[in-house]
Amino acid sequence: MSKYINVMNDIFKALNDATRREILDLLKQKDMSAGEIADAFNISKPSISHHLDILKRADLITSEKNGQFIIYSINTTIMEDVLQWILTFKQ
Amino acid sequence: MSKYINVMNDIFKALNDATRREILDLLKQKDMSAGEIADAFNISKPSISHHLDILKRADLITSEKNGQFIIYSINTTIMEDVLQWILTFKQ
DNA sequence: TATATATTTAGACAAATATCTAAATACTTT
DNA sequence: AAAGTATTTAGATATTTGTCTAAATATATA
Repeated sequence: MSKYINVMNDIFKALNDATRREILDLLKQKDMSAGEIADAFNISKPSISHHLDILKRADLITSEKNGQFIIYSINTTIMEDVLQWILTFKQ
Repeated sequence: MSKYINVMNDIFKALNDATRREILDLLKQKDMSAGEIADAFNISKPSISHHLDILKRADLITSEKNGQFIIYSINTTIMEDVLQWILTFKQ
């Protein structure tokens, strides 16, 4: 199995959850700490941490430690892969 | 929960499987019967039928009966929804 | 009408997933 | 150094998912 297929698997797996897509929508607007992100949902912090891990493994987000906080940012470049795949369906 | 979210859920759920993405890649090239599609994979016909059902529920494909055969076609218009969502991440 | 072909439906099962609580780790502040 | 805050890790559990075999349905052909 090619590397490309694994990448696409990880990306689509990451996108296959409404909470994770909402996290991306939040990060699209501004960088946020794990706690800030968790506060936006009625889900426990450990669960949000798990979602962040899946998004990170798919390279859809990056994280950087800032004191006690971990700040998450969106990585828009990886979306290019999905975009290219989608575009192959445009006629 | 809005209708839009359900649509996106169904689409992303459908795309979250390598076999289903391959089926779409096949149908991108030409319409095919369920049997022809199944022959392209080392998976049982009932399993492929199940995958086709998921793709159909997401409106990613359509089907038409032709004698004993059921011919599947891709529905590219639904990809527009995904495309638009992806494009919101471009800068 | 009987048989063959094409496809789906039903039911079972193992693996993956989303969630939770409790505990661990890491950093900050007093 | 102790206590507080932020986050993750560990482990458990219910639900969802992908797959299979067997059976049902629908159409075609001999």
